[in-house]
Amino acid sequence: MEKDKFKEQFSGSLSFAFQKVYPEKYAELGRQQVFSADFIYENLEKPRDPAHGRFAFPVFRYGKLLGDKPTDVALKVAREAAAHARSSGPHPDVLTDCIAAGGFINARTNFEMEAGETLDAVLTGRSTYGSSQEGKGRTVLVEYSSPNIAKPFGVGHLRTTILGNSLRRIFRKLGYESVGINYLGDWGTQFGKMIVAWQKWGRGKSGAGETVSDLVELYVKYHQEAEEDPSLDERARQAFKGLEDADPEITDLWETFRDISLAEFKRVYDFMGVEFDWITGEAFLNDKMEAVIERLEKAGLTSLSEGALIVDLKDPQLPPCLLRKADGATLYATRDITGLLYRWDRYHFHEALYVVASAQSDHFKQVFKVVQLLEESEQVPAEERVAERARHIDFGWVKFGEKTMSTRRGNVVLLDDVINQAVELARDKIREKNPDLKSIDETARIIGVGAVLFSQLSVRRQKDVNFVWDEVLNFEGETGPYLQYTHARLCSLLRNYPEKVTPKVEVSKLDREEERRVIELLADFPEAVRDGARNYEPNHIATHLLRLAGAFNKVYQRKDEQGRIDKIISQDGALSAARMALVRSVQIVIGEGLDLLGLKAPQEM
RNA sequence: GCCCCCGUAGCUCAGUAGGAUAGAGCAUCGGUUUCCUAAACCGCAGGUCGCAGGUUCGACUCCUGCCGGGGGUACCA
Repeated sequence: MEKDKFKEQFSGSLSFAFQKVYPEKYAELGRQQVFSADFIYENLEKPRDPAHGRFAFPVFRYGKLLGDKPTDVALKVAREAAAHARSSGPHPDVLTDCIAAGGFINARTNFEMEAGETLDAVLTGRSTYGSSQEGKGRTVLVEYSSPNIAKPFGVGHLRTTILGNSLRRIFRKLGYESVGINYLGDWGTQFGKMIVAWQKWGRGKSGAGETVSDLVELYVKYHQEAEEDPSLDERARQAFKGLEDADPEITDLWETFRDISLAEFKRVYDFMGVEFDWITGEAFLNDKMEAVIERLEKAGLTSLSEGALIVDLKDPQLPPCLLRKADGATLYATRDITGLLYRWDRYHFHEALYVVASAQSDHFKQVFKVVQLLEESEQVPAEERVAERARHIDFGWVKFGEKTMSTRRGNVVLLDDVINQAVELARDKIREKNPDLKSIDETARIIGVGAVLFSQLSVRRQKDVNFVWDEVLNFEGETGPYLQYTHARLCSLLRNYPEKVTPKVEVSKLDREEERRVIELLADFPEAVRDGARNYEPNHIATHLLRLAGAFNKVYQRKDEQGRIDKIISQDGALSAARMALVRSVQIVIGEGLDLLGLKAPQEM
């Protein structure tokens, strides 16, 4: 990572000042690097309140060390640092201020320089602004969505789908090879039930024209009937056995279910703009588990308990991990262990992320622990260990009023319905606000989907969210459509501006509170992207975009003393050029940011 | 019982590798359109950051205990 020249200069000057003001202490502590430029660089902060400047270095903790009151340390050091910053260091012209404020030393950057460089970086970088090379040569796997075959795609799947889709994009932006994996729930005893239901009440054997809702209907009917007639469950067990034994007729049915579901999932993903690099499923691992079980046995990790094959995790917090039920059938942990090892062989990934609800956190702890024990036992070299590269990216529930959603009872909120409603509402709004818009259908889709996606991204992963129609369908305030609207308005300005936008503008024209704030937020965008990746939390980017959009809208609607709008495009050519460089930059960053979240940015709406 | 997550304004949430007077949106009330898209902007109001201790120069943030909500706790996924 290239050093920020403003921070570099500030930390260099501070280091120099500490040495000058406290020569003995500096010499004494120098060995521990406490006041080295590098140390200070790493410990600089950004004041939350922009009025305090761009960077800050708190000195409280050094008062005791230096035998001086923190406020005095700040005063003395700031004075020397200011003098040094003006005349020496690698970039003697980048700081304008170096002031003590209580126990902080605050630095203000040379605005014109920072503004000029930021605009230049955005305008020349465009879609690459905020990207980096940190992930070069590394692969990150992101497993997300992972719906169950033959079940409806409900809002319960919203978060994993949207979070994972965004994380895949964020890692890609940072130079990683990122592989989106859709690990379908295409195996398990519920297929026995489906098969029985299909054979008993299904319409035809071809599957032509059948939809997922037909399958769900059968599934619901099965559960109703099974209450009366317990023998159905036995037949279902038999049917699943047939599937496991690769009975051709039953396998054929299973493939039919899979095809029906996949076609429908694909339609939803395409509509939402969700992408995958590898669509796989549990069944894919069927023939791979045996070897893994043998490997675990060979490593001496397995034992029999109550007829089941288990791995004792030697951890009082975790129950043993079941590999095989007493009847010999494998379990999902077996499949996940196998899948993780398989993915390592195939990708040699830097990290493997599992975007799965927090209810499964014990499950992933178990899976990762088994792999860790295996690797320890086999003395796998540290750089080839998989366990520590695997991460469960957990998230809270999507709750729906008082009701818990249950496929069996058939009461789920379908993602389809949510999106359709959102798109319809968007269409109504367009007709009301911009009836002349040419691409109403496409724009309504972008906005409706945007509202739904953003509703999941504007909240921290781990919090439970309530699914409230009014909130998901809200297009005002901190929402996706708000960002999209701001983007559209920026595009409108660009259309209305006859000149070419270039970074070579008089940045001093942007030296007002509101513009400065916009520029700082533009400059901080790359950091927001990195934060998002580091915490596996797209929400950081969403929040940053809301701030940026808000800051820009303030500029856009600012009024002068007479109450007249201070227009972006005016008679003053130089001023307009400078403002339009800002406009174009904000448009690029909001557009890029929305792309990282998986939202489209409309030109008009 | 044990383990994990959450608890911030009336509501929904930011702020979490400790840092300066705790920020938004929604809702309420008031204002802004002869002016680049009012899906916007401005203003008023709204707080014992669940409670109690502890660590620290400094705690919404870290530690401990408690309260409240959610989840998990071997043959479902």
